[in-house]
Amino acid sequence: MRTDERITRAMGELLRRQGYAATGINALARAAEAPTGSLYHHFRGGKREIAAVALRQTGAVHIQLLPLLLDPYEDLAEGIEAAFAQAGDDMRGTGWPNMCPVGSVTAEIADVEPELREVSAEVMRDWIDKGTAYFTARGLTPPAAAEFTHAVLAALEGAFVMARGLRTEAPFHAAGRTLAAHVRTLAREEGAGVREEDAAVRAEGAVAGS
Amino acid sequence: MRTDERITRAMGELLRRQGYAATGINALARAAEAPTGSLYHHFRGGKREIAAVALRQTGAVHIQLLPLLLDPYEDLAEGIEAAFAQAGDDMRGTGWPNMCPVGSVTAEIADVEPELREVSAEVMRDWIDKGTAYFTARGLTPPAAAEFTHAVLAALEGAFVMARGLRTEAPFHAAGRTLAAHVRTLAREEGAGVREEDAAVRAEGAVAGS
DNA sequence: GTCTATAAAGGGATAGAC
DNA sequence: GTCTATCCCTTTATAGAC
Repeated sequence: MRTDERITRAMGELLRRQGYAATGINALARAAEAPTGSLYHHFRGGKREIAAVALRQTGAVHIQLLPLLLDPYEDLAEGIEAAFAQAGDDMRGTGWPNMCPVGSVTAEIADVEPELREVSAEVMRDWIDKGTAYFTARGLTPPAAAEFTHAVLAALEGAFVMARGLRTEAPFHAAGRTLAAHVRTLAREEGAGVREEDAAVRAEGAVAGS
Repeated sequence: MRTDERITRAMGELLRRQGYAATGINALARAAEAPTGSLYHHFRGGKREIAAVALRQTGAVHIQLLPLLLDPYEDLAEGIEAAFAQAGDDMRGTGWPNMCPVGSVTAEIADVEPELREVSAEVMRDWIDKGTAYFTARGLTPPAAAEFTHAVLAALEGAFVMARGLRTEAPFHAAGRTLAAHVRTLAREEGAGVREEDAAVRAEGAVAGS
């Protein structure tokens, strides 16, 4: 693996476990098996620039899970519930780390590191765009899809935090079931967010290509 | 105000803006207008103990908002939607700080500070107990109330994070509307979480006393 | 490009005068 | 109980040999 890849990957891993402030350049160099000077050779912006790249990387990786997890389910509500359940299982199985550092790092640095906050905002806007496109392709009207995407992302980030503290999957199950119920409501109420003609149409690859 | 109160309050404020690792003892002493030695006189456990007390304090304060915000609404779904909307307005009005440090600090230190993680877990369990009691008093069956409480807390914590990054109230509105829709679903489906006999009964002071 | 050594600053914590 | 001075360690970042 290239040196700069090792560095940004190690940063991503440390960010999700310790956050930004607690992750020192020396610890990062050790984790990436690269000397201190090498970090500044590849990233002249130092710690902040490395964190920015790591956030963009992990953000892009994690949004890909959306179609991967939901495509197999013909019933969107069922898929949502299953996806949240699996996220909870994954956390328990890996010892309750955070699954994606974007949320926790954003909470930590939003008021103190304006450049990194803007990076987080870009990543989140990308999530929202891709999510809205996906749920629109799954039959929701664009406004309903946008709102649902916001709700899914908020519930997911919050479930990470709650589960990380409580060490229970309960937040994931509760969030998944609530969101699934909402999707079923949308499907039942005509004109309340579902386009009749393609409500049952699968959205194979709707987001994968973007 | 007593010195130890000034210290824990200042810690709470710094925690929600910068997180745990970035909050230094010296900065804390400055913010609390107390000399360094005074901190260790009142809290022999140092930074960690001060943070623990601050987390418990802010956690206890914030759960009191639940009945305060929801009691005025006879329709629970309407109340949920309004409460989330107000949380979003508050964040915008105050410049997008975190409203409660428990979530963000938990995300930051869960893997690194076991004692503080346990404190966060205690605070969160207290939230869940009080929330379950409240929503039960508002007409949900105990299991539905527990699940709904988990979903509300996860959505709230996640909305904080998303709004902090995006600087938009959209996550609050989306989360509030989704949860409100779910409550309405529960109210419509007989036996699906609402006890018929007291579904409309107000829960004045159900949590206030505990 | 890789790596070492070090500078300059700040961290948490403590001892002890007052 | 209040406050100061200081210890020791780690931090980010750089300079310069290889």
